[in-house]
Amino acid sequence: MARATYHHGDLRRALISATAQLLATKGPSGFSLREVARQAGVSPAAPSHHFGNTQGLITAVATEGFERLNAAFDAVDDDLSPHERLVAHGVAYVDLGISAPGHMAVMFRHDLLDTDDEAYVATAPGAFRRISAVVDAALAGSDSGADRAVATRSVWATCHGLAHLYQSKAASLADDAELTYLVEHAMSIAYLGMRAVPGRQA
Amino acid sequence: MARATYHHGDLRRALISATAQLLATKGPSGFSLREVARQAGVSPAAPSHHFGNTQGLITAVATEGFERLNAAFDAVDDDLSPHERLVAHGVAYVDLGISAPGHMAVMFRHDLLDTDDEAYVATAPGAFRRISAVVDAALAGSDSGADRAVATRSVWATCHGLAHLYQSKAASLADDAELTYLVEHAMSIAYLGMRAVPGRQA
DNA sequence: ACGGAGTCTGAACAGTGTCAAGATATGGTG
DNA sequence: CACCATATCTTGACACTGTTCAGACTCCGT
Repeated sequence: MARATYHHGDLRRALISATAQLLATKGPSGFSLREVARQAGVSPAAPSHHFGNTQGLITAVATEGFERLNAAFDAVDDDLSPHERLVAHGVAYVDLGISAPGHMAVMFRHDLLDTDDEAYVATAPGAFRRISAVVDAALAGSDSGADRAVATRSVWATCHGLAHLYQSKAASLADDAELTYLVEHAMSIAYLGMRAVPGRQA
Repeated sequence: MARATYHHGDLRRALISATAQLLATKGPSGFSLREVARQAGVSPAAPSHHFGNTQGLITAVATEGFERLNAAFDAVDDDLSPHERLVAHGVAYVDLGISAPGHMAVMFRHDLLDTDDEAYVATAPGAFRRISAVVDAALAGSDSGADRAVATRSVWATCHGLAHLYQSKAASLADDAELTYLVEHAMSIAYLGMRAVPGRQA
């Protein structure tokens, strides 16, 4: 990837892409700032100018991941039933782990991120809010005694756990389709379960 | 931690403890083999003799974590109801994340582990089998149409996700008691949900 | 008492992240 | 169009990392 001009053109984007790709193949432990610079055909010190340090670069990747996740959530059809919407959000979540494994690998690695980063703070919490809204809708109209905050975190944890287990090869899933099948049923279990919690008047 | 004798005595254990402590405070990214050696008062090359390399040391910590997890699972009262047993296992899982955060931080980081390690292979799968048995018991006697493998992985993912989110400070929980409260209800939701899945004859 | 086996050290090597200072190109202003 | 401030990238250096290998040290069984 040698370049003709002294200036790269869009180094920032090239570095983020290279980082995501490297994270997807080698994992966060195998990541190296110098290797990323090498793949972008640029000197080892160049990335620091755009992102400050490694943490900044990783944070940029994570932020891009949250942008995609939010977009995938927003693309879910509004006309679906609350049950279907919950399932669709779960599928969107783990699908991101399939289509953007490099991003997913660092989105919740707070030890690698700068959680005070402006762009990150502006993007990341939105994903949780979207899940929360879907759970609220799923509980609406039922006499369930489930704590909404608890139900939301439970759903979130289930999605997150599935994506994480899949990514770490710990779940020994045959293929991507099996993961989709798995998350669909897991979200149904969550939906049925949260609505079956005995109500306060019970 | 300077020592008088040339031989340390129980360096293997000291290194594992120091690693777990360092992982708990700095996280896997802040971990350094040389720092561990320093804390044990030993030369930088000493750990390699016992564990081969960093991967071996991390794997030993993860294996110890699985041993504790299995022990915690086995300590759950046999006389409890299937529902209560499921909740107790969930609590045991996240409790490990509280009491042994350093171990938990690497137990599922397959990019850091040597998954072919003998001791690891002999220990890690047992935890999944125990969860699987509890889920089987929870489904027994019901006409639920839930796929047992799916239900097991769903429960596992929920526990794992909760522990992970808690550990990464992403869940913004007030304290450990809130996490326990959370996992108890999450397991109840899972229990109720998996039994509420429409049966095959429905 | 002695020799082998197990433990640990010391030095070295390649590779890493980060920083300051300098080289190079770009775009706006006269 | 000429020019210079500014953004962009390079170079060289530093401290630190994991790993290897030869060697020094100490324990244990004979």
